[in-house]
This record gives sequence, structure tokens and C-alpha cells, in this order.
Amino acid sequence: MIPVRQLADLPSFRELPPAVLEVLAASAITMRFVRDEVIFLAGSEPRGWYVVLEGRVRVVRGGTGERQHVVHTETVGGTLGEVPMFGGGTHPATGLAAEPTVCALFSRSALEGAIARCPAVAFVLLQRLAARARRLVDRLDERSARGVQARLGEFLLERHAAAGSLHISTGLTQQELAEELGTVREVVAREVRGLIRAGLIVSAGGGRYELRDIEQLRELARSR
Amino acid sequence: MIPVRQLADLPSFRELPPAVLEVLAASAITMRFVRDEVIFLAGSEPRGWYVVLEGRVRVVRGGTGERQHVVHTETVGGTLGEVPMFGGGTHPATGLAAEPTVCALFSRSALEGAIARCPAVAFVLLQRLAARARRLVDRLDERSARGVQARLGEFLLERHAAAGSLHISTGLTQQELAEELGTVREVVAREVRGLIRAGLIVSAGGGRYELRDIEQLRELARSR
DNA sequence: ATTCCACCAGGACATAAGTCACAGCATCCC
DNA sequence: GGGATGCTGTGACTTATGTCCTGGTGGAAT
Repeated sequence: MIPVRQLADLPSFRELPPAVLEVLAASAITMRFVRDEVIFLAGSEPRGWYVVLEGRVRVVRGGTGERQHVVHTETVGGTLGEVPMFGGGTHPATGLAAEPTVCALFSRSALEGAIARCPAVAFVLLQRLAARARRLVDRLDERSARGVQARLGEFLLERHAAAGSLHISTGLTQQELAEELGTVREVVAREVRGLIRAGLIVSAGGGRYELRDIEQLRELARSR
Repeated sequence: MIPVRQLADLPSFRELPPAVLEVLAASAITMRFVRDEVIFLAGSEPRGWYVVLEGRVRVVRGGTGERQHVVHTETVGGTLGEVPMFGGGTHPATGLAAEPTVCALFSRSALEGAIARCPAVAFVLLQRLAARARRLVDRLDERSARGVQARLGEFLLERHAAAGSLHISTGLTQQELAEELGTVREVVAREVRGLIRAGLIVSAGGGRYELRDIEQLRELARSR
């Protein structure tokens, strides 16, 4: 049982009729996670469908000890667990709270009931899965067709676009950035150094950078 | 308008009530494609939802001239176009007929109507998208965590499992195999040579190989 | 204050992967 | 027959990436 408002305020749910929102909210339970807590483990049976209400979730692949890399990230309004829920089988990757996080958890039966009663719920799910698939295709392409430099450039530009400022804060350690980019810490350090030497960015310490040459960064992100 | 049987015989559609199948079949049109014909182009507006009735479709990323790589492949019963249809925007990749291919094409309105009338249709779509997402996650992981050798080994083992024989036929040129594995032709040739020299496989010419040491191939596919 | 500890800097080296160039060999078509 | 053409085999080379170190720094804990 969660407050209806918490669902209704999320973009994906805005279209749903109030009656459906009420039923959904009534069927959900709240789960809280501390930073780095496991929300679900790759290979585990799904407990339901998660909607992120607060915080941020990193979904990663790769066992502990081995190299890990980020499959996707979900922030407030993001959803998790569709794949094992509708495709069958277990979770394909591990969900970790990147910060203190609150999720709503919907059981399979509650969700299926809602879909049966209201097709609009199905469209929400379809939209979420389609968006997920699109991002995965993009990421796959990025990983296999472009080098670390280009991916790093793209990452910086995305942060720039999101922040609307030349001063950006990744909020990530180099280790985490490496997992995001699908490489290792040392390589990230090396490439960052390269960008600094080339005068494209300036380090402000603590994962903060100032972008100095957007055009060249764009060039970099496109090529190779 | 397509024969109801052609839909009803596909695994994904088996669960649907006959009445729904009839309506769907009545709303579909048939499209035929010769080998290498473009079914849809990355960046183009979607014309509808495709179900493969005959043949095989390779969905690839990367412009002509540039390096291309396969995002996923759909054979009979496979579906295409969910992402732009439900996620909005354009096709994220290009669909090419890998052989002479027949597809059923459903318009957005017909499909949405069917979902509204029968929730089971939504579950079919959700199942398809979930399966797609799972394969994309696997592929992403494979590409960024494992080397070409391991991917090649895995590919051969998959063909082995599908064929149930030690003698397998890829049905692909080295160029196509390279696109499947996310690398270039020369590297495929080199790695195949390596496997032959190591005695793990024997070439039978024309994209046909005989697997000689399944255990070592498994080892190879797992590691690195 | 001192000791940890997580994080960052950076060099040396190994190797996987991509690029280039060219040769051989079928097949198809004039 | 004699080109074309498409696929394959292979060596030489370059480069990107990963691995293994060693050390430095700043903040938190004791």
C-alpha cells in the first residue's frame, strides 16, 4: 500500500485513470534500500515489478570479483523486473541501489490483474520495455563500434546536456565511471588525462570537470 | 489479410482465442522481400509491427560503408518493430532479409485495437519485448566482457546445440559471421584458423565445420 | 596526531583486435 | 578461354585496451 500520489506524479503513470491508479497503489508494497544494497540478484526468481520512487538503481552484469559493467540505470520513475516477469526465467542482471533508494513492488498477480482490467496499463509496460530495448541497442552499438575515448566524450556531453552548464559533476568515482563505460579504472584515468592534456576539459576534483571545448568533444564522441 | 493458420501455428500466438486470431489475421497485410532487401531502415518511421512468416531477418546497426554488426536475428515466428511502435520515435536499427522472407505487417491501430479488446495480445507483445531485452543484455555482456575467441566458441556451440550434430553449417560467409560476432572478417578468419590449429574444429568448406572437442570449446566460451 | 583506507596518477608492459595489402580459388558470364 | 567477382587465407604492422605495478593524497576513524 503506497500513496496514490506517488504513482500519479510519475510521467509513465500520468495517463492512467485514477481508479486504476488506486487499485495499483493499494496492491504495492514499499521497499527501502541503503546504498550498495542488492535489490535483486542476477539469476534469482523475480519477486515482482519495481518502480523507483526515490533514489537511483544501477543494473549491472558480472559477478563479484570479476569485472562488472552497467547494463542500465534507473532513476525516479524508472521500472525494473519486466524481463523476468513477462519473459519468464530469472533476472538477467543484478540491481544495486546507487544511493538510498525507495521502490514500490507490485506482485505478478496484481500487475496481471491490472492489465486485464485496463489495457492502458499494458501500454505503460510496453512503453517501458520498448524504451529499455532502445537504450540497450544504443549501448550495444556504442560498446562494439566505438572506443573508450568516444564513449567517455559522449558521457561528458550527456552530463553537460543534463546539467545545462559547462561545469559538470559525474557523482561517480573513476571505478564507477569505468563500469558505466564498460572498461576498467586505469583506462578511464588515462583517457581523462588525455582529454585534460588536449585541453578539452579541466578537472575540478571530486569527479567534477569543466568542459572547455564542446565542439571537439562532439567530434570525439562521433568518431572512432 | 493473411490465412489464420499462419498465425495460429506460431508458438507466440498459440494461446490466443480463435476470434482474436481471426481479427488479427484480417487486419494484416503480407510483405515479401528478396535476399538483402531492406525491410525497414534505422531512423525511419515505423509502418507497423512485423511477424516473420517465412525466412530470416537480420537486424543490424551501422551505416553502409561503415562496419555493421548484428543486433539480433529473427526467424519464423519472430517479431519486429515493437520498439518504435510502443516506445515512440523511429526504428533503432535496420532490418534486412537474410534470405527470401515473408512478413505479416500489422498497423498500429489494428494492433492497439486488438490489445484493447483482448489483454492476451498485450501479453504476447510483452513476452516478445522481454525476450528481446534479455537477449540484448546477454549480447551486451558478451561483447564487452568476452573476446572474439570466446564469442566464436559460443556461436559454434549454439549451432551445435541447435543442429544436434557435431557437423554444423553456419550458412554464413565469414563477413556475415564477423558482423554477427561484432568484429571484422580478417579477425574471424584468424580465430577460426586458431581453433583449427588447436584441433578444436575441422573445416569442411563452405561455412561448414566439424566440432572435435566440445569440452575445450566450452572452456573457451566461458573464459576470457 | 597517526593510521587507515578509498581514491587517483601514472609508467611499463602484454596482448587482443583492427588495418592494410596481396594472393589463391572458386563461380559466373561474356 | 578469359575476365570479372566474391569469398577466403595469411602475413606485417599499428593501435587500443587491459594488466600490473608503485606511489601519492585527502579524509575518516581511532
